[in-house]
Amino acid sequence: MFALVDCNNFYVSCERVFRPDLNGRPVVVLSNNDGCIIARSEEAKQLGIKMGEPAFKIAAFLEQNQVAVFSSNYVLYGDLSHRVMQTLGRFTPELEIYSIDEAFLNLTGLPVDWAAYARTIRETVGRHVGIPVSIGVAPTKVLAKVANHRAKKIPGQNGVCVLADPGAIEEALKNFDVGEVWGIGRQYAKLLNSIQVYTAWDFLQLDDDWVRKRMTVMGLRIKKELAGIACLEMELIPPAKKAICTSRSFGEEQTELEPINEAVATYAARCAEKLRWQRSCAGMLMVFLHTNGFKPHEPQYARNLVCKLPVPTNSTIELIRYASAALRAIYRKGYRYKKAGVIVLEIGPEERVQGSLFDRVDRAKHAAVMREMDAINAKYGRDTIKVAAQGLGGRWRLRQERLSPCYTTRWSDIIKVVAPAGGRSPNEGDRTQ
DNA sequence: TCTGGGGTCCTAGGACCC
DNA sequence: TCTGGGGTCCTAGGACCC
Repeated sequence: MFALVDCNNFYVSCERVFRPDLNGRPVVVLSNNDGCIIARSEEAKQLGIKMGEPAFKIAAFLEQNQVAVFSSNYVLYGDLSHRVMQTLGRFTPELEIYSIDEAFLNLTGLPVDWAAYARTIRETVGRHVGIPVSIGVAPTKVLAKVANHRAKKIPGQNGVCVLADPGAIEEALKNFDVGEVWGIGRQYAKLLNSIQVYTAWDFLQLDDDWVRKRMTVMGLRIKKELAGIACLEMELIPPAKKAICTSRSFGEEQTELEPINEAVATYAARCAEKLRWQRSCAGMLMVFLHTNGFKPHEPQYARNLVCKLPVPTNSTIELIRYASAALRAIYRKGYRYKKAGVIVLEIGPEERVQGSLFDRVDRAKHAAVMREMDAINAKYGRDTIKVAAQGLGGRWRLRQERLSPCYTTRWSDIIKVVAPAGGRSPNEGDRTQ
């Protein structure tokens, strides 16, 4: 049996942990650069605010309805996610962290009442971290996703739904839109609707060969999973990434090479850090740069350049050098640039790097410097020490006008508990924030 | 004025090898 | 009449996930 635990409206719930005054109010969180709506509270959904809606288009509406609006605070979300996962780990020997707000738990062999167990998990996460979660339990991962969906959508479930016996599964699938099934996206939903397949149950009645032919083996796997045959296993150790990308839109459009070079150097530095976290080196690097596609009346330009590195590396210094050279090769004066990014590819384990007879880089020295840089930055905060090319802060940086404090990760942002005038200690009275 | 940022897997087709 | 049989690697494109 698999349980899928999913945090409700995760980013919004994170913003509410230290702001209980936001409970019951519409709240939204914006994407990077305060661009689009990427998380909504139930109240915001009730108001009809859509996922992915550009914030500037509905700014007046948000104001009129007194919606609380936040910039993305990934430091906060990452830390709270970590705490949720730690708590979940106590309830299973096998935990798969699927995304920042979702995890699968293998409940096989736990001799318990699934629903009661799920309720306990839910209460514990709520008490320890303050994040509300929904839990679906079923014999396969895809069915656990279905159960989770029902736990959220159907009133009276109390955030928990167990699909164990065939009757309950059939009833659930007959009432489940095929397009909502995990792994069936917009295109496949359109294809399926065109042959009168509307529910997950309809999909289950299709011929295996047809599914295999039109939806590849992935489609067939989903079908088997819906039929209760587990094809997807727990992934306990996250596989090393095959490509790592760091890209951002600029806070303001950029025309000059130098600020863009600072941005690209910073993205290369992030890629290098990510490579070192997973103990990998990259053999190839790509830089891309483009203008704002939402302004078709302005001159458009988009280019990328891939360069093969002589020896695979994860050194910030080396990656910045190549990224910067690639940028200089593709940059043209006379355009207003909106976004740039660095992607590293051909990733392999750092202990198995193929050297070169003609390599002039002192790799041991680079590794030693990176080790010290990482240690210092881990202790004192990101970019406490960095490469000069990254610059000292420019207008290309993200726009984040409504950023909440880093309540759990920065000393200066920790909430202060002030005893009320009567001198009572907070423990004695109401919940004091 | 203003529109996110990451990833994965599969298939078909072409070029090449013996 | 009739034209083999087995591979690999690479790329582009399309689908999906959060």
